[in-house]
Amino acid sequence: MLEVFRALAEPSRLQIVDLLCGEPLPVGSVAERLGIRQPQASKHLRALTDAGLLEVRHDAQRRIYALRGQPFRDLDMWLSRYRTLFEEQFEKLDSLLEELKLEERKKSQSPKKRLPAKPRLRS
Amino acid sequence: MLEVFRALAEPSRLQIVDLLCGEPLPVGSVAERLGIRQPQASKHLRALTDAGLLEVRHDAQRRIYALRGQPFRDLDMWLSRYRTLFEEQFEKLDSLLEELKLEERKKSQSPKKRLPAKPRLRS
DNA sequence: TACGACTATTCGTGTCAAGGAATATTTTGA
DNA sequence: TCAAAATATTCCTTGACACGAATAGTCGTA
Repeated sequence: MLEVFRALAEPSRLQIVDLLCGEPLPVGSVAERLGIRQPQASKHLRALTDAGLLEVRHDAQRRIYALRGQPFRDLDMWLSRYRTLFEEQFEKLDSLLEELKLEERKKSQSPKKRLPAKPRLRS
Repeated sequence: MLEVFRALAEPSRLQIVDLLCGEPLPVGSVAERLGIRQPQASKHLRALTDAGLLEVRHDAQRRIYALRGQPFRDLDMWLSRYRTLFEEQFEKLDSLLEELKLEERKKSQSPKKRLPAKPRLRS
């Protein structure tokens, strides 16, 4: 997962992934469409392949790169851990924060009272 | 999107996100649970905030960091572009890989001979 | 076999960012 | 206002990596 993020954390490589989403392409086409030189294209394709994002097919002298499904499924699964979060996050957060405040007040024996919550979550 | 990937492409920061998925936390707790020093925690939290992944709440001297939903929704949308891809690719992929295997075996047995069939991914 | 087309790798260089240590800043309470 | 707690920032060094240029490897064909 870290490897996937690392691989995608580069402009050219992100572009390549977007590009290969449409169709598999040989190195030369990738280089041409991105406006980069062939060696750089090869390097980035290599990095993406090492990260498990691409697979290669040999066609004569050509190497045709295509997206692999697995890492995207992995990413989807990773995301799903947060998917539920955005829906009920707000109430949970608020109640938690209030609990924290209450505890501190108790601990410090403070006479100050600020019970009403300030849900300043998204600006 | 690039910024999000860049922010997540670092072990500590990925851990922080995983950590804050459970509950919002102040800097000190983050540092402690990750086994890193406070300045580093502050820096990483700053990076994540700059990337739009976190939001801060002030509680006395404490800064309590919490996940924001938006970037994850963005990521989900970005992923959706590929979602259709890895559903129909299965059969194609399997047949392609088998064909490749056959080809290689043939090559190692009787070199200089090509299979007439060229597997195309998306024609 | 030699050549041309296509791709991969190596090497040197410069840039950016992470870690560590020290210090500045903010906020609360006495 | 001063001290302490919590956090942020700065400076420095170092390692990772992206780029360019040159070179090496691979494959089909004449």
